[in-house]
Amino acid sequence: MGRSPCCEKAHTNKGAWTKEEDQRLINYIRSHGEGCWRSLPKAAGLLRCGKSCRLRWINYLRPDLKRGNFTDEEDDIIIKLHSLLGNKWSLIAGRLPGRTDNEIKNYWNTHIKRKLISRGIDPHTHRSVNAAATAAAGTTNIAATTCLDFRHSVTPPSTNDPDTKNILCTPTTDNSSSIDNTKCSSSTTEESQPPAPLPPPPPAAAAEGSTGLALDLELSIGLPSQSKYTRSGSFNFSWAESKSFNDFLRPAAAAIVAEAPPTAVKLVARAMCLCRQMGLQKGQLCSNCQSYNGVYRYC
DNA sequence: AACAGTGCCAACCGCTATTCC
DNA sequence: CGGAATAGCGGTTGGCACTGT
Repeated sequence: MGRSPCCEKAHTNKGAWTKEEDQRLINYIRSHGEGCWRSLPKAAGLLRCGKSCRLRWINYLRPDLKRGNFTDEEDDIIIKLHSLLGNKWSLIAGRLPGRTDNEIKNYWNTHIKRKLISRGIDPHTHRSVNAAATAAAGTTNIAATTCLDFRHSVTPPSTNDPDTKNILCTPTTDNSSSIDNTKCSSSTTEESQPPAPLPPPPPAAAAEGSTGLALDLELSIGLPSQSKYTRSGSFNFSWAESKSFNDFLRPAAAAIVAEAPPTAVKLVARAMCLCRQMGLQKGQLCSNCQSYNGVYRYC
């Protein structure tokens, strides 16, 4: 026998939300904040499952949602992040303020997939269809695909996950922040070019039990404005404001994101939140520390 | 005008992860 | 420490809107 249902299904509405239901939910959350979703429907006078309320709020009613069409820049960000993270929609959403994971997932499935296919790129592997065919034939393959600008890519991920196989760039000699597509190519772990030497592992990475893989997660995309809302709350740091994070923690986080199972990503994101230790003030806290309704807490 | 086909997206479902007791 | 409760995630689906015939 499975788990009991999250709510009394016989007495809950399903399907599209009415304006009245929306208003009730908004009013309740405005005055009480997001709390226990299970008890919220009853407290708010809604005949809905708590889960349904949560989804409605997060995906539709939240005041900071952007709505409207995705920009080309957002498209690029999604493609780049998807090539790195795969279908981790909540992580991708964390880098796109005002967008929800559900929205991005839908957009991916309805627009971007098609866009990539039309360009001859496999949306799953982010490798050109031709290159994939070549790889299947057992030859070296370097697909022309989105450059992720991994300036310090060093050790090829040992995973078999296809999503991690295309993230290497030829290491460049400088640390300029500009993207140089001529120096970048996607490749598989079978790529014959040897990786650059490993830099010393950052102390934080060592402290966190990292494998020592030092992968610089420089996506060369705009830094996110700090969104106070994320569905996951994970991996949505105020990157630009944290020198320590940029210097030490981000490479480690990137390495683990690239290699570890999804659970580990969450754990690392949580473990690496050093807002409190760094003495950051209210405006500088990451989303793990700051709740949307104005109540600040340290994670 | 009527119908069929297609695209889009909000919402649901089932599962896993995390927290609580 | 273990089980129950809750939260969160990603895949899937239902239904509406739009377009073509």
